[in-house]
Amino acid sequence: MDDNKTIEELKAMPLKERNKHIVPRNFIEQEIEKDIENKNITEIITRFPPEPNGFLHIGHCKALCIDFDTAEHYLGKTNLRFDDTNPLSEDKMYEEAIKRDVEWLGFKPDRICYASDYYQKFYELALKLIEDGKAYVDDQTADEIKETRGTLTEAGMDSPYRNRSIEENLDLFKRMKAGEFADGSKVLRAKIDMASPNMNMRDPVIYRISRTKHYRTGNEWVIYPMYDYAHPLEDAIEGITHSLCSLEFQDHRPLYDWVVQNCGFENPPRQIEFARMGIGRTIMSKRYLKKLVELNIVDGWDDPRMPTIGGMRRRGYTAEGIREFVTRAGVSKANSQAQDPAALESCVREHLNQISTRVMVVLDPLKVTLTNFDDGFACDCQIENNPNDENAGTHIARFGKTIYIERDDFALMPPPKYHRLKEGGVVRLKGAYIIHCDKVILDENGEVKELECHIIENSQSGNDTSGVKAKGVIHWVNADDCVPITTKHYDYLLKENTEFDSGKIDEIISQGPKNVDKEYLKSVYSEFINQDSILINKNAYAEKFLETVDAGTHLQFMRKGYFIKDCNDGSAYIETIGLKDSYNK
RNA sequence: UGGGGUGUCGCCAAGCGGUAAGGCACGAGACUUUGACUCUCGCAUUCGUUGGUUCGAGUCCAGCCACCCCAGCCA
Repeated sequence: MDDNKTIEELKAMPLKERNKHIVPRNFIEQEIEKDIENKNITEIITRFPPEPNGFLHIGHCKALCIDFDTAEHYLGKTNLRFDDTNPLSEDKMYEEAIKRDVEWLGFKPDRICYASDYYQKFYELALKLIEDGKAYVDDQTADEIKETRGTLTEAGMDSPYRNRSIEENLDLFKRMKAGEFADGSKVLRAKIDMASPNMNMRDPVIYRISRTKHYRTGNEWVIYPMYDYAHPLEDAIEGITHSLCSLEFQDHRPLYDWVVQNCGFENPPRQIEFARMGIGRTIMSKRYLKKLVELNIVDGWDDPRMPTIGGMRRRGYTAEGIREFVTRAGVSKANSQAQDPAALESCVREHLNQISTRVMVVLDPLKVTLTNFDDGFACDCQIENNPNDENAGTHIARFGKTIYIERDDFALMPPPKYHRLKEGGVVRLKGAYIIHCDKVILDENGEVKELECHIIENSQSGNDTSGVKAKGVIHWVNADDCVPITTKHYDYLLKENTEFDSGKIDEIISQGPKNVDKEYLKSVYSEFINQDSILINKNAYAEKFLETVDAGTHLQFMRKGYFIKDCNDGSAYIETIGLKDSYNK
């Protein structure tokens, strides 16, 4: 909004008036603004139209954000519509997963619709097209249709059935619906122009016969409408004003407009296309993501390395972080490269920093004995749950004689500017005392086995009168009451400097042995897949407080990273993303 | 050799004829009981390229180059 009008004041205005107070944020909204000026539109209505044949991933988020955020910007509405026009691959399971993901991301559809809601209407409209001489039944086989479609540079040839009488077409199409013909034996085609330079306009097939059980309509229908016919009608029926889709549908727009116009809709929806979003170091294609699952290269669709909404959710990414990323990425028509995953990570970190509960966890423990510990040093250390949230409170970490610190918070041969613990040096234990390292005990291999330190008198946190300055502050756990946990760390799915090349994969497989097994296929994928992308650590110790934290809580293991309890494995914590580290880099 | 699109910093992206926004990444510094966070500063004499129009061009015109999409009874 460009001024101080409240939402209520804006809502009370007619759209044209309201438009003057709304600032377009990208080229789509600029177009919408013009449409509001020049057309008879009373409310902006968009739709998000997934086919229920797979799981949503980060790429879909962009469409989701554009569809919902654009409508919201104009105080309009968005329908969630399942584009279920091809029963072959669609399933209720996917519909439910999509609904769950959309809801989790925080989008609120005005209506939930289905293309299959309109099957009867589509059929009647097809009859009308036939009556108007704008559609015909073609008896050619799929191969014949393909051969006569022409090429990119040569015009197609008219079907021998193109000029059947209206009566015959009507009769044939009704009999198609009645189930009198075999699957694939006939199709209904729009009669447009076989010589069009736009392949989509060369008499596109708009209905096919398929005796496949539809997950919603069962066996009620044996003819199913094609996307290019159904989609514009779905939009028009629902009163969608702006049908936003990705760039590859640009060539379909003339057909979209043809369908809407020839089916007699007065306020035609307008299709506007935007560039898809990709992200580096992962695979975006639904088809190949599926392969990873089938080949057990990943642990299901919600493997934390997957770019699916489910995967990101399980990994601990937040809906806010993901949406912020998409918003920052912007909207354009440029066929761009993949986004740097660092941009997504930055948004996720930013949100996690605001909400996560801090806890001390030592991932790689080094035992430290505090030789001068006595009851005078025993204390309950107050640890802030979240320094960014003053209402988050504190929790207690009990101090003790034997503690564990992070192995790399001690250095036998400290590099320059190292300000953690070294022999003869001091460091502050977060929330507790400053300690001085007196003795290093090595094992038979010369590795540091344990440390003996003493506590500096009067150096208690918040009450330090010791005068000793410790440059470093490190986290720790008390050996007496810490709890062992497992942590899981994930790297990117794809190797560094690798772009997933599905064409190459297909080529290798097509040239390889005839009867390939799973192991062979895995080896083909291994050219791109990061082999060591999962690291499980069973040596970590957490402060006791972690036991009291609710499942699903976003955590920050201080100085290490953001973690979340694995919803598929309650004993393990998944590292959502590490903290930035300007020292080690 | 057809049609539809796109080319602005390593990545994303503003820009709409008046002299290159912003974010991420990166670098330097300040602060810090998380080497996090936060803060400050730096980071395109140049907009795929070549010409043209103009007092003035990333923005207008022409040519060239590069890349993406289209020949499913998929969406």
